[in-house]
Amino acid sequence: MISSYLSKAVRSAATEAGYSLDGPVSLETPRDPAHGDLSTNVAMQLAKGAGKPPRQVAENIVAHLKQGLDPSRIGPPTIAGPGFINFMFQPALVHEGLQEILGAGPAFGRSEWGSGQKVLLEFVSANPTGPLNVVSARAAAVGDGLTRLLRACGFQADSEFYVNDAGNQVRMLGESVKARLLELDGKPFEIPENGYHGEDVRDIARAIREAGLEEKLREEDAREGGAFGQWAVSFNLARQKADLEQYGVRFERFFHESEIHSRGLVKESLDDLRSRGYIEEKDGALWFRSTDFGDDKERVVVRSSGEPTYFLADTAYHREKHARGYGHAIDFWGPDHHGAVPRIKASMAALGYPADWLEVVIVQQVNLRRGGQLVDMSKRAGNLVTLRELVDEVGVDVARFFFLMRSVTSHLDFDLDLAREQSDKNPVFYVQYAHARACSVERFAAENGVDGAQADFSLLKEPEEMTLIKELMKLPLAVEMAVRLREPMRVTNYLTSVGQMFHPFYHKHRVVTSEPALSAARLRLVNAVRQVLGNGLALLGISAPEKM
RNA sequence: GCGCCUGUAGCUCAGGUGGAUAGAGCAACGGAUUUCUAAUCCGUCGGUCGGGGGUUCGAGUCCCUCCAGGCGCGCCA
Repeated sequence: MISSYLSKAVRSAATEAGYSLDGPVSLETPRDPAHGDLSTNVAMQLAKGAGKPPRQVAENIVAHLKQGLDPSRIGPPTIAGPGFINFMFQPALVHEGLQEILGAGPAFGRSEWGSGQKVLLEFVSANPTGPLNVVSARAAAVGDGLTRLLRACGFQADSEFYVNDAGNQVRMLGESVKARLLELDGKPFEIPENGYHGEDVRDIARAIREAGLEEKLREEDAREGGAFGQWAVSFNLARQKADLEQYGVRFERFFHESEIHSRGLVKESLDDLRSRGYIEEKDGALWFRSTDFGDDKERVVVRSSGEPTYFLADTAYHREKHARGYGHAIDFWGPDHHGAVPRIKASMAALGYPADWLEVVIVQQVNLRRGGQLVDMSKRAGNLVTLRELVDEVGVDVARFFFLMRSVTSHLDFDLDLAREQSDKNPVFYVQYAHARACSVERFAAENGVDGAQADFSLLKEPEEMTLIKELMKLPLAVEMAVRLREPMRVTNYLTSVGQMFHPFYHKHRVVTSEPALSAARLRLVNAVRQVLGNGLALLGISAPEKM
């Protein structure tokens, strides 16, 4: 890697010049290409301690640096501005980069720095009481994207969906279904106060009726209760799975909350916390002393009725994750649950796990925009937009790309009119079109007998070719940054910038020309563009069409 | 009242660990195609980075404070 080579060279040059440099040598790509390909600010950092002007420090470092650099790869370092030392890549280095991309092929952008560490990602985890909404759609796109990216970086990443199939809500769903069954018969019916009023509950009632299951369920329900609720949960979950499948998101596991209870893990967790001294009784209930770990109030874990709370079950679930040997867990939660983060982190700390073992990423809300107006998605308004409706309207690629264009922590405005538009206004197609265009050039080259096998890269020296290759070389960095920051958006933005360099190159320079050698070299560059765009899109779960 | 997120061009948003003259898309306007995909390209217009303090060689970025919007503060899940 060129940056580690340079940082070593700078470090030893600084030492030889008599400066003591603690901390890493920062190398970054200057905003302005005229300032070189990589730049370091060490001279400014050292200036104060050395009691000399930054530019003079830079002079001293550069004087020693010249011996350590291979002039055929890195041009002579220059000093600029307040004391930056700038490095320019020589064509030979850039050509080596191109060779590296082509040699790695589908593996380009992948790395091993995760070294097989086990990570568990939990996302969506929507209640099985209805269809998936657009917030789930966003979480699914981000969570799945990050799972793919972690794997590309050598982590053993698994994805999981937690099914809240226990508790009060399932019973309320069952009661709501029963009410809708009465409605089907034209009888008087009443949906419970905390019940589910959505149209989808009518679907469930009709499905029971059509499958001829009503009698059977009534008997079971009379015997042990909850039959309608359980059936409805299965029905909803099957739909959610189908929607996610269509959306290109597949989970390693759907973990049912009921399993936490049936395996006795809730009691185990309670006992564990109690033996560690964090449980106390008050007002007939059991409380977890989460304030010991920075939460602002203590939390009930067992109600005075004897029933465990959702929080205790969730603690038990995360304890189970830890028991499965995951060295790190990442949860994606909706914005309405951010208040619960301190207590779950507190319970993890109480169980003795490292402070950063559980990481909770809050996926911010989604606003839909149609006709310039925000769509009211409140439940009362009744026009909840589902993941399925969204995908049916704009397609999988557009939906995923739009969710991955924005920072996870930002509220997102999803413009349905723009998303539905099959035109140049839609940013998704910009990247896909670049890929299709590259494929098209490859086809044309093949038809005209251009063969890149023996290409001489030294023929690539146009500015557009150089900047394009330099950008292509940055895919691994974009992937790494996306993983470090938990922001798949980094890759989306990167791919857009590749397009912004490939399209101008295409316009200015013909690939297939009357010069066979040049044609071969440029064809290999196009191969690399296609590879980088294809690899990047695959990491985001977005298709890379060969024709558009 | 407390906590979390957000505030950058008319709109939607980017801006690795603080770096050099703050960027992109859309919108508006003007151009480009006898040849590999015009879903493209080139150009123009557009900014008190919410306000005010502070930290330092340097702040959109860090700290404090105020303002505005969103969300959350249950023996619900």
